[in-house]
Amino acid sequence: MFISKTSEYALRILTYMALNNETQFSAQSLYEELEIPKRYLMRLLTDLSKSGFINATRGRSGGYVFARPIETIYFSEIINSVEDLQSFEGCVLGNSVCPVDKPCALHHIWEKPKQAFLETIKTTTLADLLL
Amino acid sequence: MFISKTSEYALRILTYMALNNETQFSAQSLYEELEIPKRYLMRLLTDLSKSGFINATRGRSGGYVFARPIETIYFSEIINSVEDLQSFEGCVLGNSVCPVDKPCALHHIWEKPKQAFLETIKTTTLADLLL
DNA sequence: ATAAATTAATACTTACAGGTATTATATTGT
DNA sequence: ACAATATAATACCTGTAAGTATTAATTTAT
Repeated sequence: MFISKTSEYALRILTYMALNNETQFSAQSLYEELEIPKRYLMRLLTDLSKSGFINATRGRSGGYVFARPIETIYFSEIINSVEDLQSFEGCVLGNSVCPVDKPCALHHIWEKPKQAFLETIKTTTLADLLL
Repeated sequence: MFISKTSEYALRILTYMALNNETQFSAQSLYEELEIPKRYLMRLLTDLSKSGFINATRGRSGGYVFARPIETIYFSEIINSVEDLQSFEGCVLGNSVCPVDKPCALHHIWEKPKQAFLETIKTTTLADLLL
C-alpha cells in the first residue's frame, strides 16, 4: 500500500512536469502522457492548483505551469496535500497513543523504515529529479 | 497510510499473543485488551486461523493458540495474509511497468525507504519481539 | 459578437475496505 | 440430554477513496 492512489497520481503529474520543461502543460497533454483517468486528472489538477504547486490559466491557450521554483517543492508537501501525512508519523499498530517511555511492541523495529521513508520525502524536491 | 488497518489489527493481535505467553487466548480477552471492534476482530481471528498462524478450538473452553513456533512467523507473512505485499514491491508511481533499464523518475529515490521497509518485515519474526 | 478551447465547480456514482448482524457448529460442565 | 460458552460461516451495511457527468466560467482567435 504505502501511499494512496491519489498521491501516486499527484507525484506522477508533478514529476512529469518537472522532467519535461515545457512552458505550459494542458490537461489534455498530461492525459495523453500519464495513465490517469481524464476527469479525475482534471479535478486533481485543480486541487494541485489550489494547493499552490501550479498555476492554472483558463481559456483557449490555457494550461498549467509551476507556481513556484521546483527546488522548493518537497515530496512530503505533495503527498501531504492529498492525504494526511500524519498517518505516516503515527504508531505502526495504529495505537492512539504510543508513549516514548512505553512504546508499542513494534516501535523500535519500525523506526528504521519509517524514518527512511519520511527523511526521503522530506528532503527531496522535484528539482532533485534533474540531477 | 503505509499498511492497511486490517494489517495493523493482525499485527496487534499476534504481537500481543507473542508477548503474553498464556496457554490460550479467547476472542473475548483479546477484545478487552486490544482496541479492535469485536465482530471484526472475531472475523480476523478466523482468517488468521485459516492462514495457519493460530489454531482455534471451539466450545466451552475454546480459544486461540499459535499453530507454529513464533520464531517462524515473519511480519511480511502476516501482512501478506491480509493484503497484497506485491503492492509494496511495485513501482512507487503505480506504473504497471517500471523497467530496470528505464525506471520511473522516482525509482532510485524510493529504493532506500522501500528496501528498509521490506527488509525489516522480511527478516523480523514475532520471536524477535521478546529479545 | 461569437465560437472554440480551455479550466472550475459541483454533484453524482462506484468499488472496496472496514464494520455489523444473524445463524450455524462445536465443545464441555452439569 | 441439555444448556452454556466458545468459534465459524455467511450475508448484509457503511464510509470513504476513486472515478464520472454536467454545467459554469474564462480566455482568445476570428
